[in-house]
Amino acid sequence: MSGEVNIKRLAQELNISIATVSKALNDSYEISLKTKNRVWDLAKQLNYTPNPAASNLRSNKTKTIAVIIPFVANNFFSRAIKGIEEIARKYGHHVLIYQTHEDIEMEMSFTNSLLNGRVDGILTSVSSSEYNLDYYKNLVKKVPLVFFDRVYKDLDAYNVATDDYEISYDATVHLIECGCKKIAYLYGLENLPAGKARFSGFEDALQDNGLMVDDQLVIKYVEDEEQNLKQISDLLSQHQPDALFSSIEEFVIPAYTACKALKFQIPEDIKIISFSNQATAHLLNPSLTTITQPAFEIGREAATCLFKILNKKGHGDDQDIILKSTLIKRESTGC
Amino acid sequence: MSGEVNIKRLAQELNISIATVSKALNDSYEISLKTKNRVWDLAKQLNYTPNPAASNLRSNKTKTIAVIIPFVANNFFSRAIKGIEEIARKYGHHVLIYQTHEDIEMEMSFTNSLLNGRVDGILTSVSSSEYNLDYYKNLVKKVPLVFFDRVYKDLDAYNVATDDYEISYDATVHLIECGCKKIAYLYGLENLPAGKARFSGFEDALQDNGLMVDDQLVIKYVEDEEQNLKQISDLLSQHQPDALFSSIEEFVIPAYTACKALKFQIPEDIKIISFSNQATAHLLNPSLTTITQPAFEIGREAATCLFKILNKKGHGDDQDIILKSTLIKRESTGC
DNA sequence: CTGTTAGCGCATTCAG
DNA sequence: CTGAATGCGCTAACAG
Repeated sequence: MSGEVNIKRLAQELNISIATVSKALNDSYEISLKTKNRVWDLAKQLNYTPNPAASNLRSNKTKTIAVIIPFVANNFFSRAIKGIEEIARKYGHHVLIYQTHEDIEMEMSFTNSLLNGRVDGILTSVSSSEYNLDYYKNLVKKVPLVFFDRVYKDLDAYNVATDDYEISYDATVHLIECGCKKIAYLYGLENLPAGKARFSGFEDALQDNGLMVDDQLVIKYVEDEEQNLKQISDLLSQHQPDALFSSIEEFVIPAYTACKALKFQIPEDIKIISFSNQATAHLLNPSLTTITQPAFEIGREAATCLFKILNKKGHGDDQDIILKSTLIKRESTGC
Repeated sequence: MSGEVNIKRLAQELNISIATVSKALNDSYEISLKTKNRVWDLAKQLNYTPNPAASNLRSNKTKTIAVIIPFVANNFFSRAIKGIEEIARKYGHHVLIYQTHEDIEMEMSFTNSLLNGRVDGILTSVSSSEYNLDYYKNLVKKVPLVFFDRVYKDLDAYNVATDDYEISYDATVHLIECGCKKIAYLYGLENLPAGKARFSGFEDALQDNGLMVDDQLVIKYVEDEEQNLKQISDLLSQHQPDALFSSIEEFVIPAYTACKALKFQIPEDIKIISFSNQATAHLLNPSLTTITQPAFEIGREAATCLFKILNKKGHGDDQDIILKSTLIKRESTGC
């Protein structure tokens, strides 16, 4: 059976010791080039690949990292994964992906299942930053961990996130400059720093411009699609806002649908601005001003950060990395 | 350090042998309940979890499966992943995910990196069923493998797919029954059985109803967003079809955009039907008749099939599993 | 019922 | 420069 080609087999065929083969394969300085070449050639010829389990056991490294996220079917996360994969491949690592579906129990369950050395490190984007602070406080001591996007503030850990507050502030100012005075806010991620920061940015921008948040104009995201649609429809018909600030992409379609159903012309009657990582968002409606997060880059940064930790490069500098989002205005539509 | 809690440590603390601990942990019939309880209690107390690398090395099993797909950011695949994860968790397995981005080289590279026992089995959805038949013909002998959705016909392997031909036929008949006579076809996945089957179903349905495929009304998907939009726009303005049959979800937004730009009323001037796994597709436009694949179920089936193989349950019956898609008509809009 | 032993494949001492 | 020996943590014969 040629199926069982291991270091021992190579040693036998070449009439040298196992140790020599091992060293040769790892390009050790102790081995002559001639021997190395013999080993490398045969290895290639026999299609040798090291047994990962054995390496893992010996080295206590798995060449695998885990990514824990709420969903994969999400423009932000899927792009982030792409960035993570790119870096992981660069470092020769494999990527385990776990979807929590925003279920905190599952999040902990997955995480716990990784603590026995199945992975070298974890990239996580949590479902809530409130309910299990203690858990994570403890966890960061046990395993190399980087939070990305959905992070824990005030935790002694590495965070990679975006400038939610600033971009939200800017976006709001933009709406105000477009003449909007009655801006409704579609609130998402309310128990996460990102969600709170987005709202704060909105709030502060209003205040700094002599406006105020009207609670009646704030809607909170719920799981039920129809329910979200209804909430927005009711808001529109009862309060006639002149703009919608959507803090998460999930609100875009119901917002459009509601506007269309109620004959609100976009952007003439109502402006819409949304956090959105969908490249085709503007195709859907050219008047949609979007806040686009650097999802791919966040993935790359987070992974890079993790590998710095793994390689003991200390990472010296600050533990928080903040990347800038982009406000993509649609000038042609007057907003 | 309590970090190093292994079977040896348990044995020492309890003054019994390592073997006994191992058997107790695995609930062997050879061990007395009393001893088992002592072991289990201490294990829980010390938070013992077995070292996966050691188990892997010994048992030649990794409790890990790999999923190789073109993209994760795709409604079909992300749902399929959910199904796969569900089954994997049921069997206590972890899931490695690889995105090929339709790059065949990368597809092979990832696959090759898994052949050294890093995973127990592979679920794959290939990027092409033409260019590397030999590769896969060889591969299926080396590793437990299940193809799903994007499969290789005529290969001695397990396939899990959908009824592309039939549903495409039915959908076309539906359009014809709605009075459409000049149906344009937006062709995707052309080098995959699924894509070909969809087109054949369309073709045959036309023929069986006294119509014919007009090559001028067939557009093929390209990577470039703008290009797709242009293709459709040109088609619409030059040939004025009365329906669009979109064989992949990626065509939906450009199709809508083009129609809107050219003032084609949907569904009055032109009907649109599309393969689409987006739950919110009808929100986007209530007149969109969709062909929905059972993505989640495909994931479940494919994974179940793989575990049957892994558990040597032979799986006896046929190697091809075909699940039915659903044609969701929008009666309210007259089509 | 429990313990002794051997070995999975590899990497790393330490001798030569 | 090369090789013999050891052990990572766990499981599985085989003995007792």
